[in-house]
Amino acid sequence: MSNSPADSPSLEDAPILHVDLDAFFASVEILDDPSLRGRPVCVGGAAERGVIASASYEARRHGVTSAMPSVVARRLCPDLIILPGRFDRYEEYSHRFHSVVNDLTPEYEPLGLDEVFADLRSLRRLGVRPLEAAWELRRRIQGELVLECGVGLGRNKLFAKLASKQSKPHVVDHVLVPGTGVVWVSRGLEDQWMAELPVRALWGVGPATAKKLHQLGLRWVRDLVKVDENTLSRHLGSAMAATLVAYARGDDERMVVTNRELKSLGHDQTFGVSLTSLDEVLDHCRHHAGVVARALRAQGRVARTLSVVLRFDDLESLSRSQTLPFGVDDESALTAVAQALVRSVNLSRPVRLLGLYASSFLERADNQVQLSFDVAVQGDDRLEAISRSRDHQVSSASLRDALDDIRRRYGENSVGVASDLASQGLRIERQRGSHAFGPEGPS
DNA sequence: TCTGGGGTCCTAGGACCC
DNA sequence: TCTGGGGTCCTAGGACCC
Repeated sequence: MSNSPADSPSLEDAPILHVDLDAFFASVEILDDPSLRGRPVCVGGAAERGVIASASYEARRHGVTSAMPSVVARRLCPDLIILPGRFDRYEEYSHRFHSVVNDLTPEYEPLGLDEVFADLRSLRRLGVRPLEAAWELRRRIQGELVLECGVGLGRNKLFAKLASKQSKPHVVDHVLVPGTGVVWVSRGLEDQWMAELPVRALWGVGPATAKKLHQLGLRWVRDLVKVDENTLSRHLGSAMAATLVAYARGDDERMVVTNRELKSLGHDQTFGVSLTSLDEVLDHCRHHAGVVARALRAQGRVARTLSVVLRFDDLESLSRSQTLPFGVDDESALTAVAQALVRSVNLSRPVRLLGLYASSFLERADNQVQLSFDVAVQGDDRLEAISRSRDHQVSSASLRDALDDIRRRYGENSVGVASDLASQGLRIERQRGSHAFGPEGPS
């Protein structure tokens, strides 16, 4: 490992850069309220079921880490300040962060709000070397955002990410060890460095996979180099096995993808007190539907697939989903489908979490075509309907079909209910629109 | 110590079509 | 009449990332 100018890597040696902002949410809170500086600050849920999303280094000195239950964090650090989180504010900072990276190169890929991969090969004609770019980026983030960060350089995403982690400050025996800022793993040291990492350090190895690997006697990355991929495949599946063996050898073909398409969006909530009645759950469906519908419209998308997730007090989860023949983005349609899906579940246990997710997106414009087609095959009366109404009304007719489908799949339990809900949703629509039809249609 | 909320990807089985 | 195999879509669950 090196970051001395003497062996400054070329773009061929280190084409990929990874930047990671230090303790991002907590650092933004401290910037906005300097009286917090030097104190153990976290962002996360303060309530009984909360977890820590981001911890300042002062909090980390006490052993507090992100993803830790807040109850545990407070036990480790009784003076801990847990702030609720202001995600709009973090997004502002994130945009500024991205715009600084964009000044370096437009070939970058964000991961969450506080990390970015960049492909530096576009800098070739400018004669910029990777270490120069890394230090300059870091200097600008410190100067313009007043945030600290770690930068890693490598020949692929795998090494760049491992290197940036290495570059950051860390806590040893409650003492903060400063980071080096920028790290590059030189070619000659790659193998040795990888060999000494625990399997858990690899991208894609979480608690469950680490446990399986340990049971197979595989604790270190060097163990994975020697393993038979077919054997591994039987325990982890073929994709995971192939990926891990490649990573262990330092091979990572993942590209820096600049314009990733959003594939799903949703909203979930863990309740401070679990819900025990169906009515409560149905009420929250309406709320979730509003949140998701607004997010869809903000994205200019409509979703064909809606999924409901329930988690019970025993932490068991269950999901139900339905794909419609057309896309939806309005609260009433989302509510009707979400409620029908919830009704299809046997709610014998208290509900700890409710989630609603939308996927299988269509562009709004494509959806119009789909709806017209839908109408065209249904007969003349429907055709007349569309000539007099907005496309929403068309989807209402098809929505009833979709709710009927849920009823068919899950039994009579959701029968009458589903259509009631559909009409409820449509009635709301009728108040809003000037010439939308009622649930019975234009007959 | 007992687990949030935003997402991504993979697997496996069933239905359906050719 | 009973059958194969490939491709695609849908559903449900699991694991992972930040």
